[in-house]
Amino acid sequence: MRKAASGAAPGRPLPRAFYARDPVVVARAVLGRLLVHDSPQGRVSGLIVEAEAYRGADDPASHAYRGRTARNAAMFGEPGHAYVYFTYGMHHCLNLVTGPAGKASAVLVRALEPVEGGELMRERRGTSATARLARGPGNVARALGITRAQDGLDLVGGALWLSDLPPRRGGHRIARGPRIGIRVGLDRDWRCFLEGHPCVSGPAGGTPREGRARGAGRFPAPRLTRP
DNA sequence: TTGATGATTCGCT
DNA sequence: GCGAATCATCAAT
Repeated sequence: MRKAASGAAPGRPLPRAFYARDPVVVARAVLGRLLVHDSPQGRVSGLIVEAEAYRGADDPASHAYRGRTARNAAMFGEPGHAYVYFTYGMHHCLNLVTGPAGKASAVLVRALEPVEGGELMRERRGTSATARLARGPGNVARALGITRAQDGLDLVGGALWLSDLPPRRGGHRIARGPRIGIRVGLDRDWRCFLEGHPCVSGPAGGTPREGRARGAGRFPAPRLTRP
């Protein structure tokens, strides 16, 4: 009985200027914003509740740190485009290209609060727990139906876009912390999320844990033995 | 051409 | 809480 908002306009795409800023600024600015994907199967959308910034050449944790390649080419293009990559042999991750063209900075979308197309997301994810439909970057891509086919898509005027409606944060505060799943650059608090939000990934949901990043003690014998 | 790695997730104990 | 699964991409040879 959900009154699908086919008639109610979910806003318009944010202008390219929104993305043409520092990724840390953009990561914070997208929290509570509506991300929409008009997929062939129908529209799915959700509010971004967690995002991480990656700063290209200045950031050892970024795919772009070692320079431009075929895979990360989208990041070196104009801001306001999608960068989708495949990792761990099973997961796709969705990024928003930010900063000036050539800077290769991006914002990783880590978690969404489902808004529209919940049933379609459940179908794709194979779970009924709403809070987990789009929790974690791999799940975000799966719930939205994002694959490498969406790599390089224009977020301004395409099927995948971010709405200019005012952010809806549901009373949650914006918190910051170290990024997840990386071994370098942990000293930079470039992960932004809505504190206490049930859809946020991580140890205790959206609760910040001080002094200890996830995975900090998980590598007793570092395999990173490059000279 | 080959070997190694990874911005993860899930299931089992 | 911990370890396995799984494959595209990259760098070196």
